[in-house]
Amino acid sequence: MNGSLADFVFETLENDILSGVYKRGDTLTELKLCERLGVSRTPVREALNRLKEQQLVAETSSHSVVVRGVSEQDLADIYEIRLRIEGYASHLCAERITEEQMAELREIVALQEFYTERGGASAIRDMDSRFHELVYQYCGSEMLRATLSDLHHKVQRYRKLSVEHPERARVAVKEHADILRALEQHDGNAAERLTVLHIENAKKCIVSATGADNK
Amino acid sequence: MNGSLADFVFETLENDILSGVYKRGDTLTELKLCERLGVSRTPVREALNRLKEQQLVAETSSHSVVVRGVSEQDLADIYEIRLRIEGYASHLCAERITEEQMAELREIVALQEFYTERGGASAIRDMDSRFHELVYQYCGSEMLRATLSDLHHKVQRYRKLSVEHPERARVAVKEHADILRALEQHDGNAAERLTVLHIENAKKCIVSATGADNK
DNA sequence: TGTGGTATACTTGTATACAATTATACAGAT
DNA sequence: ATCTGTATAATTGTATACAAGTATACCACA
Repeated sequence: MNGSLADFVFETLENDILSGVYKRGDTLTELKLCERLGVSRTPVREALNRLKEQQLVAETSSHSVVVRGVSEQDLADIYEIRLRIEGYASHLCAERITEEQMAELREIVALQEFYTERGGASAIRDMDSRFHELVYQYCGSEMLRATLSDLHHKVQRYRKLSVEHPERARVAVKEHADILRALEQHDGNAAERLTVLHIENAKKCIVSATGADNK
Repeated sequence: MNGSLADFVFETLENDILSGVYKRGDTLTELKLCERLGVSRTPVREALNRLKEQQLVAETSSHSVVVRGVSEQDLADIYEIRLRIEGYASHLCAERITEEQMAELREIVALQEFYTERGGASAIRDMDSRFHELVYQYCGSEMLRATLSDLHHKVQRYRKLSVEHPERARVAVKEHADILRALEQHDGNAAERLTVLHIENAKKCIVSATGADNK
C-alpha cells in the first residue's frame, strides 16, 4: 500500500458500501471505524468527508453519517447524463487531440482487444476506464473532465461488483475502436455519434443486468 | 456566524480565491492560513480538502496546495455542459413536480419579480439561484441535482464578483416565469426548450461580460 | 402506565503534539 | 562559480487530548 491512510480508509469504506458490508441507512461513527481499521480519527474524518462529497454517505441534521450508496436508479440517471454530454466531450477531443495523445489511445484499445481475447475481467475494465478517462482529459475542458470522471467512476465502482458480460466486452472494444478511428480523422460529428451509441449500448446492458429502469 | 469553523474557512478561502486575494499559482500552507484566520489546522485541512474536490485548488506531487480558481474558459465550459443537461432536468421536473412544490417555485419567481422592480442585486441573485436549485431538486434525479448544483454554484460564485446587468435581470425573471408556466402545465418539452433558451441567453451575457469565449 | 427531567455516556468539532517527509540553506570540494 | 552533500527548517500526515453538543437511560412523580 502506498497512499495515505485517508486514501486507504476511503477506498475501504467505498468498497464496503458498494459491496453491501454497510447497507443503506446504516450509520457510521468515527470511533468504531477507527477501531475496526486501526487508524486514528483524522484519516477517518477525511475519508468520510470525501464520501460525503461523492454522495455515498449523507449527513443528518445532528451530524451523524448514514450510508447512502449508489442505487440502481442513480446508475440509470448517470447514463442519462452521460448520454447528453459524453458525445460532446468526444467531439471536442476529435478537434483537439494531438498525434502523441492518439498514440496513447491506440495503445489502450490494442491492450483492451488483447485482454478481451485472452480473458481478464479486471484488466478489461481497467482499459475501458482508461480509454474514457483519456478522452475526458484530451477534450480540453477541465469542467467536462471532472464532471464525467466523477460519473464514470461511480459506474465503474458499481460494475466491479456485477458479473461481467463477455459478449458486451467484445462489442464494447469494437465500439472503442470505431470511436478511435473517428478521433484519428478529427471527425467530431462521427466521434460524437459513435460515443452516444456506445453509451446507449452500455446503458442497455447494465440496466438489463441490474433491473434498473428510468421510466 | 452559525456553521462550523471548517465552513467558515472554506467560505473565506473560496471568496479570497474568486476575488483575487489569492491568485492562480499561489501556494497555500496550512499554518499560515491558521495564523491568518485564527483557527487550528483541523478546520483548515477540511476546507482545503473541499476546495480540492471543487477544483478551486490543486495538489502538487509534493502535497502542497496551489490555487487554481475558476477561469473564464471554465465558465464557458460550464455553460456548454448546462446547455446539454439542464433542459433535461426541467423536462423531468415538469413530469414529476407536485402542486406543493409548484407553490414554492411560484413564490420564488414572485419574489424575484419584486426585487427586480425594486432593485437589490444580491436578493435577485439569491432568488435566481433558488429557482434553479429547486428545479434540480424536483427533477427527481439525485445525480442530476448534484451535478447541476455543483456547476451552478461555481457560476454563482463567479457572478457575485461581476457587475450586475439590470437589463439581463429583467429578461431572466421573465424567462423564469415562462419556464414556471411550462412546469405548471406539466409540459416537459416546453420546459426543456425554454430552459435551454434561458441558459443560452445567460451564457451570451456572461461571456460578453467577461470576454471568455469557447471558440 | 406514562411523562418529564437529570445524569451519564456517546459523538462530533477543534486544538495540539508528534512523526515523517520534503524543501532550503550553507559549507566544502572541484 | 557551480555542484553536491548534509544539516536545518518548514510542511504535511497522523494521533490524541479536550470541549461542546446530542442522544440515551433511568428514576421520580403524576
